[in-house]
Amino acid sequence: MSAVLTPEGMKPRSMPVGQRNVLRSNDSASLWNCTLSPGWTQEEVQILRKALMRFGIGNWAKIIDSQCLIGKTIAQMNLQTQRMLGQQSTAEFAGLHIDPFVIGELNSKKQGPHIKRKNNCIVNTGAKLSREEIRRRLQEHKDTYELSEAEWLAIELPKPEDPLALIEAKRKELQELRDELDRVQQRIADIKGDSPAKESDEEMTDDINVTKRPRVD
DNA sequence: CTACTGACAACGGGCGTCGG
DNA sequence: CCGACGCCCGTTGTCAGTAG
Repeated sequence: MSAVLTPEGMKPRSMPVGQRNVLRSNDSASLWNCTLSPGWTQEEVQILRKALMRFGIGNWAKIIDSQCLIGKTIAQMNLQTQRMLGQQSTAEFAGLHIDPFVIGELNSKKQGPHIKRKNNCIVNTGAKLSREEIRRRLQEHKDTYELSEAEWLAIELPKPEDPLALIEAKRKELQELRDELDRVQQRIADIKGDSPAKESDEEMTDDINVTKRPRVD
């Protein structure tokens, strides 16, 4: 409905400016600081791909319910979906059971002065798409790319039997990576002939170890 | 040094819910 | 019934890290 008005009473808003500092479900204070694994492995990407085909693009709640990607937030999944699709706007695929890689392949080949990319994703440069236009494209994509119900119903997703065990495994993996990082830093110090470990260990705070660890993939 | 990439932060629209 | 409120999620901005 969005009937909230600005102080001027001119522009309708869904939410008054100023309340934005309230933390919302999708507004993690810092995903980077809170998640063990901010990056995506190839395996996780494939799981997300299957989940999108199974539940439809943008049905994040169902994907989360399925527990096939424990630890991933909606924001992370949304961003990864944009990468797979090769475009930033996902509205025209909302709810469709499609293979995002098919769209990504097509988008990767698009060229021209009107094509603007950010992180290899095509971004919208023109005016915001009208509802009608989105609906039209949605129908077009549905007719062209959507899998049959039998196909997407047959897609099986991995489901961890014990989510806590999975988190524990992630912790263990993180510790192994930390240890490896320590070893590498020690080697660098040795090669440089610096006074060893102590200094560099102290420089490396816990937070940094958690957040700036190398990607798993 | 500069351009590019990859990741999170934040904004704002849409829409469902609820109370008067 | 209608308007206010608040949640969900798409979009865009920003910035640190990295490659050339």
